[in-house]
Amino acid sequence: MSTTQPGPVRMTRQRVAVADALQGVDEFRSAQQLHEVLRSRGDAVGLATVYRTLQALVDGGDVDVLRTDDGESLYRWCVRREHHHHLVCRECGRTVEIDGPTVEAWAAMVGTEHGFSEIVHTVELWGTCRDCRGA
Amino acid sequence: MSTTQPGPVRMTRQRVAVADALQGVDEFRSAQQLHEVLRSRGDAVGLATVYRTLQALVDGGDVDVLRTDDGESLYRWCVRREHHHHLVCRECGRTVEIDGPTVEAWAAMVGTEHGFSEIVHTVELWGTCRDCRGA
DNA sequence: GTTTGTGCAAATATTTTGCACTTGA
DNA sequence: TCAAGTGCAAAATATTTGCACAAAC
Repeated sequence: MSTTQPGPVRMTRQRVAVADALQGVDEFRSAQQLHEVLRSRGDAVGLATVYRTLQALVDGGDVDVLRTDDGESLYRWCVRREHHHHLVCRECGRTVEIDGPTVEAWAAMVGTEHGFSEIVHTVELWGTCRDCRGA
Repeated sequence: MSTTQPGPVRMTRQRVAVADALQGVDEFRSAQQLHEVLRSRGDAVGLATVYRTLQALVDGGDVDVLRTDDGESLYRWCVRREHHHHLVCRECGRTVEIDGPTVEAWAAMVGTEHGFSEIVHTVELWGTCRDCRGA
């Protein structure tokens, strides 16, 4: 059996552009939004490349993903790489990174209590932020 | 302003079939799976109708939905109609209904603490159940 | 007999992939 | 150089919708 060799990762204009569009923004953004932002910024990147780059960033642990109720994936370059959750504004995507020590323990306990192994939990909080409330 | 009148709900063979395929099963099932089950059971129902019926059941509060990591919706006729969460087997869909009183309070608190309103939280636990572990 | 419901096919929407062409190292 | 990356268009997925026909009540 042979494992696929990692292979060097090239620093391309597109990858820099996508990473740059995510960094410094504290909102979750969809691939389509990022694609549009880059286009209007005059630094166009193919949509497929945006998706491919985002996936790589997620795999590398630099970016977090979550899915909206209607199945769209949203991406965000989170400050902390450790496990955490999000409080996301349903209007603008603004996000606050949070952690819930109690929740972690509870999830693990409930899981094993029922004979389940390899427990993974998804905890996301959605709300309307102060700024969007007025709108 | 006029609200759309509810209109009577007709009890059709299809609706009975879909409801029946979900009741008595303690697993989350996809629309496609249900469609197939009904077909092989000799009680075929159009896929579009399966989707429409499931949506109606969800709206009526009889059925719970959740989305897998790869964006597929899973449906389950839950025992309790009140708010609760799920511990789902990622292999077979078997589910245990759970509640986390602590989580509820925590979610609400964290939300308002950051100035967000209309907080909604999604908490789902995924694991591998005892029976699927052997496989 | 109406009006609601169904089936099918076509339309949506998001994301993925094949392939010829570019480009970074 | 030349493997890795990109763009575009086509494919794949899951779900929704328009419309003619069927069937509850």
